[in-house]
Amino acid sequence: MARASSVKDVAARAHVSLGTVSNVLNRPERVSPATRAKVEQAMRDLGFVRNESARQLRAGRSRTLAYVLLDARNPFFTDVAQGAELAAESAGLSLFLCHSGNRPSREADYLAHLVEQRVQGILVTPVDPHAAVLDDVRRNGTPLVIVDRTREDAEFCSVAVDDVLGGRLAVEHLVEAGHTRVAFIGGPETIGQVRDRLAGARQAWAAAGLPDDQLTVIATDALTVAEGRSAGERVMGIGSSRRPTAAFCVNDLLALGLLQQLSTAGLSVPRDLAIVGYDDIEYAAAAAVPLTSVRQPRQELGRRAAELVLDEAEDPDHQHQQVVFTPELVARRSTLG
Amino acid sequence: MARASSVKDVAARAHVSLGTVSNVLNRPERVSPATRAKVEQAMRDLGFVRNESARQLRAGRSRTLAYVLLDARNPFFTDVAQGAELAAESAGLSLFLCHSGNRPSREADYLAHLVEQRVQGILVTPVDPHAAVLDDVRRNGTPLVIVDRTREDAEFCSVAVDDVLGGRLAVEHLVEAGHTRVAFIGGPETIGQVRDRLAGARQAWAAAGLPDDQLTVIATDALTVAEGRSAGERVMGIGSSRRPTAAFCVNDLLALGLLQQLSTAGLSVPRDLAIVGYDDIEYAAAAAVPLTSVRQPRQELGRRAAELVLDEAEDPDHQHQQVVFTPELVARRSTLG
DNA sequence: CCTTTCCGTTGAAACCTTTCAAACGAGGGA
DNA sequence: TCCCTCGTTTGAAAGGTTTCAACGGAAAGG
Repeated sequence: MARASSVKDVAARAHVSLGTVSNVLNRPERVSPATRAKVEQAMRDLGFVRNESARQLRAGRSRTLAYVLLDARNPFFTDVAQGAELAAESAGLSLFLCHSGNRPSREADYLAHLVEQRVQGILVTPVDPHAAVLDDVRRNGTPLVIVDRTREDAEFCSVAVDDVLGGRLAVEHLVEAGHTRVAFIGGPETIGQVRDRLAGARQAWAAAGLPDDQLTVIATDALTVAEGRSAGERVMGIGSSRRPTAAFCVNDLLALGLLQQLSTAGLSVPRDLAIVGYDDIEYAAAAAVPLTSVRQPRQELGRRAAELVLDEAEDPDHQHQQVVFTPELVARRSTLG
Repeated sequence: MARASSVKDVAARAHVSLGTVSNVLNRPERVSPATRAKVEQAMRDLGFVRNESARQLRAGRSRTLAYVLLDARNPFFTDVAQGAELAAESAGLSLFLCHSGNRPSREADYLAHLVEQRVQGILVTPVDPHAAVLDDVRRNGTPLVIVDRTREDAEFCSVAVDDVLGGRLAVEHLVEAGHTRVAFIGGPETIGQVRDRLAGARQAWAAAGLPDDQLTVIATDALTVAEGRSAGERVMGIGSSRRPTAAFCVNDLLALGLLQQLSTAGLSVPRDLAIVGYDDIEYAAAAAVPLTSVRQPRQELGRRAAELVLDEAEDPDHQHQQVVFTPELVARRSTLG
């Protein structure tokens, strides 16, 4: 493969100066049609491709955004990514996705690489929103927005969804349906979302005047289908006089596992146990018994995050904002007889 | 925000030449410990970050791979991505994911951008493996490997899975279980995978000596859960004397939709209808009735693709290879009483 | 016929890093 | 004391693009 051709080669071939080639690329209206045609022909002949590194070096900034996400296999994040992509596209930028897989070291590697690349901005759902790596990015001047997590200090823009409200909506829905013994399934509590949704659940429970000890917390080690199955076994192990009649799962994967475990055991949803999930992933509606779930405006989350990061990149007196979206309950058969 | 500092700034602050700073970065063993310490301190003081664009410009190549995928929400592709990521990581590279969302224009934009960035290599699951954009990339000298699709000409490396075999495995499994009326659910046939899996299904059917007209093709417009539900309605509409006793769905999403439709209608799986899916996505095992499915070595696919693209990038007399992996049937309750 | 204006084009400088031949200085041997 | 060697440091060049002040020429106006 011959060395890729440069503007200089194009200029030589078109018998013009290299400044003119650059003008064809960047300000075509300034170039006479005849010259432009000549240059464009030369580009085609040589298969010229702009060298983005050089362009970036000169311009000082790139034409990309990046989203560093926790888990590409979780539909929640890919939906957020899609929203971000739409916003990026309309700003004429490309969006690269980076998968940290929940590993802080990988996250740090990606962030460092992105900063070195001088991307226009970074969206990140961090493993730990307080990790110092985020501050390092800030110090290097790359705009960064935290997605689906929050930090108390106002050092960064962030977009998140009100998880306390989400928890409240879920439990209010169950209370309205007449349930008086409910299980909260989720964990570990180190995850902010788990804490917040539980807090919301408790608020709703208390507001309904129901006794504390009738809201049972079933702790899980992760938010996965397998953990949902195991939680299902534990629920079924509870003596029937004290067994909850409904469960609120902190995400849909848990809920799907729970549902599977129950139907394996021959129990019926919602008759024997009503279920509310969280996230409203595509597979929630596609489950054997379509799941009631708390929906978050995922695309919107991504779109807004991208807008904020662009604002931070372009507006010299940008103010950091903490955007909080409102979740919404989608009722389906898993709670409606 | 002050302008980001450069090697020159670091050099000035450490009272050394800029060549020395570069040596600290790239060949630390050549620099005396005292000088190195001084330079490193200056870097910390200034918050110096390498400018990757300049580095790349000089070096002529970047330290990234990219995978342009069709649909980030399909777990199949994210698993492939994960495999590719592992390979990239052990080669010291970063992997960026680009989501084409099945849109040729977006795919073309991403490819163009990646070529301009002079990435080391591109993996792509193209909307259309024969599209000219792929040849353009080749012409510009960027290594490119086609993932999960094939092209007859040997212009590119590719990695794929033997879909004919997969189709055969699925139907052989059903035949062994004694089914003599089977539905093939999938479409449109413009998708190579659909054609191949159907071909495999027919092979197995013929090999078992079963009559052609007992393998019913139920065509769908897409490979989605919704289409699976609609296919379910059509299956149930068939008079019971002629109704198939088993269905082979061209992917798991269809199978999940079908399963949901049947259980809504009060039919039982596998008693009333056995189901085989394809892809073995996480949610296949998590379904109310765990799905029998044809598993593809997804991670392996990504890993191998990344290795091939690196070989193409590094080995001057690289030979294009068409790698074909073997699928495997995973039997679960949806076909086992 | 000369001057002004304007459009199109030019060439050099700048962006930041890496590389490499050359310079440097200290220490050891003659 | 001088020379050589070896390990360290230096400075300039290169890589491809963009920008911008300056230039040339032609048309328009006097």
